[in-house]
Amino acid sequence: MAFELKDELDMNYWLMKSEPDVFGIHDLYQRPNQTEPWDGVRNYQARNMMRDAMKIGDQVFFYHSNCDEPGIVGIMEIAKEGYPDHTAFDPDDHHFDPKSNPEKPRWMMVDVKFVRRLSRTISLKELKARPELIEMAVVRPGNRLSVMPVTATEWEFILSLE
DNA sequence: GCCAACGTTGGC
DNA sequence: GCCAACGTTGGC
Repeated sequence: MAFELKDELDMNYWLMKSEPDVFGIHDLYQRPNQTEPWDGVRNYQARNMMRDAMKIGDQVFFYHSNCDEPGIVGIMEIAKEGYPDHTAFDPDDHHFDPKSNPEKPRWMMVDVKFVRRLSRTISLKELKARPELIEMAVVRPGNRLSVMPVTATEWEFILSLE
């Protein structure tokens, strides 16, 4: 029986952090086609998720870090699956990595597309206060991973707070 | 393969 | 700006 159905059971959910002073949700909103390569990730766990697990259409929370009110500010989706992060090849780029080259790229990125802003910022403080989210990586002290999975249950719960 | 030194993240 | 957490590097 050969038919495939992509439904919510196949949907993966993620959270990705960015500093709004560097690249915030407003910047994504203003990009051509509201789409942008998520470059500069230099962490193996995060890279592996982008390379192996993120699929077109996966939904992603946009999280603002290192700012006045850290938290989730919007939703984006995966628009292009993992491919080499060319900023690692450019000696003039802030994210240059001499150990990566086009023949053997070490770092990968995905393209993300703006979906919508949340009606309000759901702050880290609020996420931490919710027992339903106690398992969530982003609320654990010292977690510095910039790309992390979110379960379907966590996703729905967080949106219910909006 | 251990582990100390170092660098980065990111909340506060 | 401080500093805790923690990933990476490199000497041995």
